[in-house]
Amino acid sequence: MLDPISRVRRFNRAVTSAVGALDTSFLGRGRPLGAARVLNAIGHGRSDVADIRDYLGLDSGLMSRLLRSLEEEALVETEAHHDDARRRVATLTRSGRREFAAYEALSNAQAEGFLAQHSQREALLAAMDLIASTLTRERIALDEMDPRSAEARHCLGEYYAELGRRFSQGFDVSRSRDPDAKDMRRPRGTFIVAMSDTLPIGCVGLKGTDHGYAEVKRLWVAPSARGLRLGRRLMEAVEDAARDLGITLLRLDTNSALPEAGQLYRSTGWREIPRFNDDPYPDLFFEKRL
Amino acid sequence: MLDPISRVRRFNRAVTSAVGALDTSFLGRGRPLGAARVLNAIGHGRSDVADIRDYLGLDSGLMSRLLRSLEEEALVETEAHHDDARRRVATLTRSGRREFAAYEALSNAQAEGFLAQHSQREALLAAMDLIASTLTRERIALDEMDPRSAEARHCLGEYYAELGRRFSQGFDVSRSRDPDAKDMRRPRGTFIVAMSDTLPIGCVGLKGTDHGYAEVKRLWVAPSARGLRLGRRLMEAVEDAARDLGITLLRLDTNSALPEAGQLYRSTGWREIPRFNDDPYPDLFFEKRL
DNA sequence: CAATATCTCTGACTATAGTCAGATATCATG
DNA sequence: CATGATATCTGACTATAGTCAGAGATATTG
Repeated sequence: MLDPISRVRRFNRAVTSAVGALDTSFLGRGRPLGAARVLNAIGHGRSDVADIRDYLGLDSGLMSRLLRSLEEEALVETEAHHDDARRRVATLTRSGRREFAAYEALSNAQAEGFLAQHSQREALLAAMDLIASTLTRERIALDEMDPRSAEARHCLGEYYAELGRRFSQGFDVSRSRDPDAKDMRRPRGTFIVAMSDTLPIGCVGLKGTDHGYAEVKRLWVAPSARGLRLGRRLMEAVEDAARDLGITLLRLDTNSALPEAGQLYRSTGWREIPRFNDDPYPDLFFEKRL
Repeated sequence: MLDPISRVRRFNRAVTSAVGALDTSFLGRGRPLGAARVLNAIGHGRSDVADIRDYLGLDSGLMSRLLRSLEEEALVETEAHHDDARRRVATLTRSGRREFAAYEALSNAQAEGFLAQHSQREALLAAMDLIASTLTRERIALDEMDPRSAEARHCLGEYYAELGRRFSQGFDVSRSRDPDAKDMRRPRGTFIVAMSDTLPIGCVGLKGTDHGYAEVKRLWVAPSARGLRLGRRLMEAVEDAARDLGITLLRLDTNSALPEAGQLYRSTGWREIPRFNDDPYPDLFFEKRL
């Protein structure tokens, strides 16, 4: 009754029936689920027909018919792709947007209803994040992004906040050697964000210097994504990027208040070296030759 | 991207596709999902046809046909109910049990595969428990049970373990006035267990005494079920049971190291009174007139 | 014991999802 | 510009799930 497998299966049962309830509420709008799914995919910004088909895993014949039924309802319009007339592009009409908004309202109401069940909202959300990250683990994409992008800035903000909580003396970015964004852009360096669906859940930066090495900076993994070995994946990705940029020597600094980081570096071929900068926060320094 | 609603919806998407994957693996056994569900319901001990139909929400015509198809496969046998020949009772044949075991193996493998994604198994399981309890909140049943039943003993074990963690001096049941099980059975008292599906997730005892009052004892809610206001529901149930037994005065003791308990009592009509026993653990005493 | 209720079953039907083989239009390439 | 590749569409088909009206057997009740 309490073994791990039973607990997972209890979770499966609970969640299956909740998912079914949402489908039922969608059916309440008088449209088969297939058509509703296509409408929602378009509403969420997918316009290329092949893309929608791929996303929803539909056969091209079925997809075509679903689109036709949405067109008959005057919810969707299709036109040829502007530079490949074989492809079709779907957009919502005015009433299509209204109908999409109604589905969104149903989804949002269901989500709110769920949150309202619990008096400790944040704990519930953290549990959901943890499970969502675990389930989508194999679909987490590591994308190179501009360090000034919204996704990167989100990660950096969380990273600084966490340092502030974990360092006994707090953390003030301005006292640290804030890496200039341009040093973390190709060709000097790069910045990699781990994306789970549209949610940034981790990052790492590679900062070019003029001293014969590049620095790995800002390695961070969202609390909900810890335990998924994402730190390791990010480090592998940043090392690959460095190799790609022709960099042969990497350095990084960290703090012994972050033991899981030191642990990771030591177990992946990094060698501890003496202090190589005068940043006030780090007390541990590593180097790796590629 | 990070507002609560989006987080819930990200969770929904992740979980929907995981559920779909399990369905697909079930289809791999060459049988439609409807038939597989009936087979599994029987395998899990549901034998009464009406009960299965009700559990799976099936129309009687559809149910009948699904049973027929399982009979044709020689996986299921049906016979008349022994004291109502209108009802039918389904049982698995030898090969039905084999096939059921194969489905169980698929479910278990999926559950194990999920757990294997994460290096902090217990955190993942705790998150799943929390969500499963929240989703099934409205189906949590409060059942009167024997305090010696497996369910009750499970709850009590967890309760004592938690007291041990929360009291600075630890907790040793034998030093406390261990309430005799017979005082927590009708007609002297009762014992109520909160069941989520087959999982006990909370309890409370009503212990009859010969001093003109009854005591509320052993109020416990599983960590995964906290925040669902289950403590409140258990207290209401135990007060109802006391009224039902003609009891007019209730007392209880607790400890200030359990602030959420004291909070609950104060907000539900309990009045603090002076110490009324010599148990070494409690330091707060309450009374409520029904 | 007749009337009524309950349980299961059968036949006839619909809706949805999905498959598959071409047909058609367009694009890319030598 | 012929050829093959690609994207979409149509028609014809199947499987599954589900609905509904009644039939037949059995149980319950006044």
